[in-house]
Amino acid sequence: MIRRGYRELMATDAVTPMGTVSFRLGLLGVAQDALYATRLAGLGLKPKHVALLCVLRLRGAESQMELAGLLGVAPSLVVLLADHLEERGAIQRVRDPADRRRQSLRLTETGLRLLASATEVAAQLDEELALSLPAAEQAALNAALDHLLGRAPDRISAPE
Amino acid sequence: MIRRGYRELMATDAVTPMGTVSFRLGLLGVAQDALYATRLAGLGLKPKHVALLCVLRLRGAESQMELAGLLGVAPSLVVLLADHLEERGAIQRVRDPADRRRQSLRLTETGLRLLASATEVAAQLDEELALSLPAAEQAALNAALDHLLGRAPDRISAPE
DNA sequence: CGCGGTCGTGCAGGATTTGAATGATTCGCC
DNA sequence: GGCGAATCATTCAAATCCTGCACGACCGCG
Repeated sequence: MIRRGYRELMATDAVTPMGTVSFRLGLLGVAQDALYATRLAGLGLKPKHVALLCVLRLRGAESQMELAGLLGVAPSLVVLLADHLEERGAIQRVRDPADRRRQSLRLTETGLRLLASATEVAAQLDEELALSLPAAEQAALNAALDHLLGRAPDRISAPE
Repeated sequence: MIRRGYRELMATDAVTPMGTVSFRLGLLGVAQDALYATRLAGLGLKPKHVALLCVLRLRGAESQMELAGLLGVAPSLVVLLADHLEERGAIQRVRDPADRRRQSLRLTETGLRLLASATEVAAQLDEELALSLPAAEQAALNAALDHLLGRAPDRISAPE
């Protein structure tokens, strides 16, 4: 091994996180989230609101606490998200009769329609994505995302 | 087509953005970014700092303005990022003699080492990712990310 | 030389999220 | 059956992050 000077370091293959999956996944994902947020503006929602609706639709939740765990956010944020969704008539807060500390969040028909609209927006993004991505790779990406998200509708947040 | 009541809607296949690539990509990416941020804490860096270093290493930039464009952030944020990196000795600000309004950001050897450490951290995340992802799918994910990021080291930010 | 435009910078403000404090309620345990 | 500890939802203040705007320095053209 020879001591390398700055010039020689520059000449070697670049050592950057751009070579890693995780870094680029983060880069792309953050951008995608931001893009989705702007497209969602017309519905008066943010991606987090949609995520909450998803959990409600796909598995339900006993309490806001559980919801917070599933979404990977603080319980106090769930309060804010639920406030907004309730104002829009997308959900209803119902005191759990069995445990009156808990609020059961119930998806309304309005909420179901809102979720369908949000899905529409995401589907539109998928189409745009498909323009720069061969079908085979899109399918592969799909499968990889399935694996990483655990394929259980439970986990919306990050694994680990 | 029959008018469906709430009950029947519940019984049909769920219509949610969880079926789309873009939504899950955003979900996962945001989580990955957050995870990388915490792992990066020891180095005193955030993912944005690393992204800036990446651009500098991979293609360089004539000005902070250009950097802002490549990173997809406001020029005033580049100032903050560069401030922090300069304090850590990772970069040097050099007035461009040809145009004294511009600052040339030069990567120092310290910056190179820091970037290598950040790469190390990302590589570690990749390994953890590989645990829940078959090798074939990881490769496919890699290829898809390449496509979506344009494979040019230019664009760090989101396409479009 | 002077004028419009560009660059970097400082700063105040908006948005987002968290953690601690509070009050209501429930549960374990005696 | 009752009391203390734990749990839930909520509020609030604070931290963080990022943007837009204003300002001063500087460029180039007429």
